[in-house]
Amino acid sequence: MSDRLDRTFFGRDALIIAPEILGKVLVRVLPDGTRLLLPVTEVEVYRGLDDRASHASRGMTERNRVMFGQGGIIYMYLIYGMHWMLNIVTGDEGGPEALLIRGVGETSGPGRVTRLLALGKDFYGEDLTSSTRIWLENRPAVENFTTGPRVGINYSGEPWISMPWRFRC
DNA sequence: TTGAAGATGATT
DNA sequence: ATCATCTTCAAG
Repeated sequence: MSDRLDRTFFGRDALIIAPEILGKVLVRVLPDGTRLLLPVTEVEVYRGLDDRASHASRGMTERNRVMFGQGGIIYMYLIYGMHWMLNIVTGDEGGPEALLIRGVGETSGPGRVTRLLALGKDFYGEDLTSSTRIWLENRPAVENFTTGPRVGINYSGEPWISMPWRFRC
């Protein structure tokens, strides 16, 4: 019995998954075999073609194509020329959604998360439901969490700028 | 082909 | 408040 989260978990709406994923344990097996186990503490939702803060709002491109696929796949991208962002695609085929992982364990900040976990370009498209080097393990849902507007998306305008799609515990 | 901007983080 | 650093994408 594995308690790895499966396609059923990731195949749902990002807004349903966001509060549930808090406290779930992200497992990363480093090249030398070391295992890092860290609970997810903060995520942001990027959801749908209309969401102007989402990369998917300008249609499918080479970069964002995995966002349009099935849930459970990793979407990595480089921002500001130096920080890799870890995203987990959610929902069904066709509906572009993803959760940006902004914090794990004591580490806060999406760029810090990927540096801590040694994640970069080669994790683009990785399947969390079958990978041997990264996955999520089930845990009870956390009791308390807060929500608020997303960070760094002031270009997106209303109502997207104000959507309370940031979740943390 | 080119240039402008960006789902950040560290430092002043 | 500023800057480091470079890929992506849309415009030309």
